[in-house]
Amino acid sequence: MEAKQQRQQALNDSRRALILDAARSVFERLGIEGASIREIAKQAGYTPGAFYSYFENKEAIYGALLAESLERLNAAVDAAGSATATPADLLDAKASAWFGFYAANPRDLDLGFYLVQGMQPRGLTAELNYQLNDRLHDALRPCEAALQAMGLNAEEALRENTSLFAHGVGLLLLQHTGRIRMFGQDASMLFESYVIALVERLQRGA
Amino acid sequence: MEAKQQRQQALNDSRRALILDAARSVFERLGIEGASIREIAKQAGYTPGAFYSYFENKEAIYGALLAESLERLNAAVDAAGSATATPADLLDAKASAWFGFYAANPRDLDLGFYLVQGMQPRGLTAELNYQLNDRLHDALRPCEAALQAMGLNAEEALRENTSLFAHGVGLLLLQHTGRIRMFGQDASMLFESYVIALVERLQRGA
Amino acid sequence: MEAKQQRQQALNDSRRALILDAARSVFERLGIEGASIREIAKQAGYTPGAFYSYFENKEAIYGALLAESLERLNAAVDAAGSATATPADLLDAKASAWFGFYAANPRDLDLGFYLVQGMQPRGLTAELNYQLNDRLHDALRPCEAALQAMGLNAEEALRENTSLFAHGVGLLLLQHTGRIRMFGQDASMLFESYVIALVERLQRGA
Amino acid sequence: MEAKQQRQQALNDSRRALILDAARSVFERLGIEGASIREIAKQAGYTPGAFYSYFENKEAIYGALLAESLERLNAAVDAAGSATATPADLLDAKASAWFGFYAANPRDLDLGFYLVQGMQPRGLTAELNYQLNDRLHDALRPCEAALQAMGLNAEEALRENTSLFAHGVGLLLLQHTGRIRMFGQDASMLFESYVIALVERLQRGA
DNA sequence: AATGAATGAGCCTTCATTCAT
DNA sequence: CATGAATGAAGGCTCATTCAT
Repeated sequence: MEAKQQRQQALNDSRRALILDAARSVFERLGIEGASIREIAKQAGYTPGAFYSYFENKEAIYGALLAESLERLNAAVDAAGSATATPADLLDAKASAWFGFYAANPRDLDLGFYLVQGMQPRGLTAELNYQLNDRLHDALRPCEAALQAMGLNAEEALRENTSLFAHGVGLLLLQHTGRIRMFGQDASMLFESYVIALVERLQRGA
Repeated sequence: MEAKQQRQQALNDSRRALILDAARSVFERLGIEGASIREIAKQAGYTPGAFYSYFENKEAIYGALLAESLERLNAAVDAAGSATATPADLLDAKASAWFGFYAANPRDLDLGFYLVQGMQPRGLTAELNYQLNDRLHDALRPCEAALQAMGLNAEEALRENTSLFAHGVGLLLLQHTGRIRMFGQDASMLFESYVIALVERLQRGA
Repeated sequence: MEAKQQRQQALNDSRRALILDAARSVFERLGIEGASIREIAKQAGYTPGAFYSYFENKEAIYGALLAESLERLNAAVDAAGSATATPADLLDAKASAWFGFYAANPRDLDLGFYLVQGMQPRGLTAELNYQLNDRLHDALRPCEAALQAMGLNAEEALRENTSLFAHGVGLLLLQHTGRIRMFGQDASMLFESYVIALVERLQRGA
Repeated sequence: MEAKQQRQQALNDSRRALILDAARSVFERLGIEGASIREIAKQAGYTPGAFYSYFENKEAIYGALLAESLERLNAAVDAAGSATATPADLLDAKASAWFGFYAANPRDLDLGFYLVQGMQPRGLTAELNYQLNDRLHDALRPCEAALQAMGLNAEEALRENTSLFAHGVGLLLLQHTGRIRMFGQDASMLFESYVIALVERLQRGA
């Protein structure tokens, strides 16, 4: 009996994942506006009605999508850098990891901002919001740890990490919207410069 | 005769402005997705058809809204700083001006990024896009001039200015989406720190 | 007093003619579906409201347009052929006149059929319909007279004339809708053949 | 399984046919201009949205309607005449078949001409247009064959067939618009006369 | 007589969602 | 669990017509 229930649950989860995958694919192909439930269901090999067996409504899937996006982000950050590196190298590696992730997957960035801005009525409960925040913070924590290893105290490290994140996000947004071309600049290069200047400043300060 | 035409023109302009105001208000209240023409017209005290006497289509009003927003931005930047200030003070004053403008009017930031991303079919013609880009650039140019006055050559100034803009935009976005509270930080303070560090770095470099 | 009234009347008529001309021009340019009152008024140098000083509603102008079209048709037929021609030559000349008129002005053909088919509620009163019918008949009467001059009695002439008209109208319709290309044929040539065969038949019969 | 799919398909087809019928009925009642999707859907007992499960857009249903009309036309022509008849009798039978079909169903004639004139945006793709043209041609081909059997070569037969079609179409149009009453004539009788005269001419020529 | 702003009803179309099967 | 037909509300937009000026 229990075994059967477990099998059922596993099946259910995998089918839910199937739809989630389809949603990501559609979302990537057509953007957040073009992603209709019809299209998502079709991509998953289902009919529209089936969608509602796995997600309560359309907005719900964006929450799930963002959660999954944050897992991939964390995986990318975790994989970066090596244990034997200096704190400065580690900072660079970890920061480049999250920046590179969003540079390569701009839709994942959209997702995060869309959810907070465009979606309030349902879909993003306060609790889910907290969870998502925590996972984002997790992805940024390695940078914060490296900053502390470089001599900053907790408060300073948090502040620098926030600035670092904001800087990257700003560059990514300018890049994603094409505004950076207006300046004839390259987002990745500017980000790298920022990290280098930051390391220098800290080393001089230390 | 001429007086009558002028009166007519003035009336017409003021009604157009009325609708523009309504659009801004609806946009603020319901976001860019909820801002339908029906809703904008209703807010302005009109029926939907009347809208089209003043704007060619839906996208057109966002173009007008952004154009007007950029004028207000430029006005804010122009008003900031004094002629006798040092270049460093001027940089701070001008940067704080555009940052403060967007901090106080977050929807104006949305507008700029929406128009670049979500608007293609009509309304944002290539020419209009150039004009809008130019006006944004105008608002940022005083910072660039100050950077040059502090000893940077044209290329360096452009790069630093781009970084400065990206940093501000990133902070504004984090603030606008509430993410910055997650870090227990304040966007304005962090921006000010960035400017101070920048000035320091330049003065040491000079 | 009376003189003044006459002047007024003349003015009025000429302005009505102005709008009628504009309507014909718009109708020619944009077809019957694309001809809006806005467009007609604009073409005439008026604003939409002025239209209603001269025509009761949109459909009314089509009646007037058709009436005027039939006057031009009659003028074209009257101008054709010469007094000294044989009846056979006259038949050919008069028939070619009305056929040529519609071949050169296909919109005038549309008008006639649109008014009868698509327009009933208002605009085409029974009385107006009679008047228009009479004027069309006037344009075809010279052919009927020629047929009688060739020896047919009144009844026979009417029948042959009806057939002749139907034949021409059929060819014009096929030409106007492009269907005649499907047969690789030319409408004018086929019409001419019909007339020749008709003359031959009558002459043999006589 | 297969049986179920077949049943589904049959159901689907019958519902599509239901809407097609509704469209034909509305079209007959209100003309081509009054036939809105709202009205068609209502007549079929549906809400407007349902329409789009069966037809891609408004023009598509007219394409389908015409296609189906041409099938009925062909069926009528195919059923006419007998194998043992003389070529002249066959010509008469086949010509009377298509003429009779359109005399009994004048809206089918409208449809054919509307689709060629009023339908451009989508719906009448070049390919569909060819197919429809071919089916119309199919319906007229038996007459052409009979003309050849009576001694005409291919080119002559095509020309006579075109004239025959034009004559019939002209008469049908005059009848449909009531203009023929103006001449106190009957379309069917005049068509029959045309065919008889044609046969006579050919036999004398042979 | 003419203006032209405004209406109101209508158009085609899309889509999240429901529900009987 | 899945279907998929159907709904209903909304979207952007057009246009003949009215009416205060």
